[in-house]
Amino acid sequence: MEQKYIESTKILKALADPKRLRIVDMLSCGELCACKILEEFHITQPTLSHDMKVLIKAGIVNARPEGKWTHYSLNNENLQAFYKQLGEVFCSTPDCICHRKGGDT
Amino acid sequence: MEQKYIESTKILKALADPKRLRIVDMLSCGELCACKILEEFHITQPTLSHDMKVLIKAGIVNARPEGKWTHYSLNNENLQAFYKQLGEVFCSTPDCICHRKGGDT
DNA sequence: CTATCATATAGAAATTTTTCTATGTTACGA
DNA sequence: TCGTAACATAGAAAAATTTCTATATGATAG
Repeated sequence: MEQKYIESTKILKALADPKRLRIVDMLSCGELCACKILEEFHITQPTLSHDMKVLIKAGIVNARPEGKWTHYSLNNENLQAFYKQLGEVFCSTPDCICHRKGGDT
Repeated sequence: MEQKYIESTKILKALADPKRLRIVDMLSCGELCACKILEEFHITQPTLSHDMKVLIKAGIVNARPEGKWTHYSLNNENLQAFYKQLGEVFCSTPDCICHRKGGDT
């Protein structure tokens, strides 16, 4: 399977959860600390901690520790690159898979 | 949780698999029958059948039966609506969640 | 009608994901 | 220093997903 699908899938998986998608929406307005995010959900703190880790591992969220707090923000560079690439999957492009031969896994 | 997150998540889940993302890429160039798609992967026919059902249920792929064959194509209307909505999640917008009060689940 | 081809469905095993409780770690204030 | 607040990690149970084998369905050719 092509690398570009693997990479995009990593981010898609991270976004494919209502909580996490909403967290990204919240962060689109600017940095927030974990406790502020937690207030908006009916989940436990370890659950949020896990979800944030998923977003960070996918490369679309940054963490900035400051004293006791951790401030989270979007990694807009990666997010925009992902968005652009996803758009290319949806449209027929010259280098689209269907224009060449040879499949793999 | 807000409906818009639930709806988007349904499509994100469907796309969050390298196979299915590649299938969408293949269909972006036009209609294909199941057997043509199957040739590109090392999976069994029932697995592909399941994956196509996931894409159809998410509303991003249409099936057109014709005799023995089933031709699949992208539902571009839904796909574009989803893409636009996802873009709005990534950007700060006036009706963004962070600009109002009251959270839910 | 019968065999075959294309696809769908059933059901099960393996894997992954979700989300909890319990606990650890680090920073700060009294 | 001691207690507490903010967050992370460990580990486990439940739920969802993946993908297989076996089988059903439905169309078509002979």
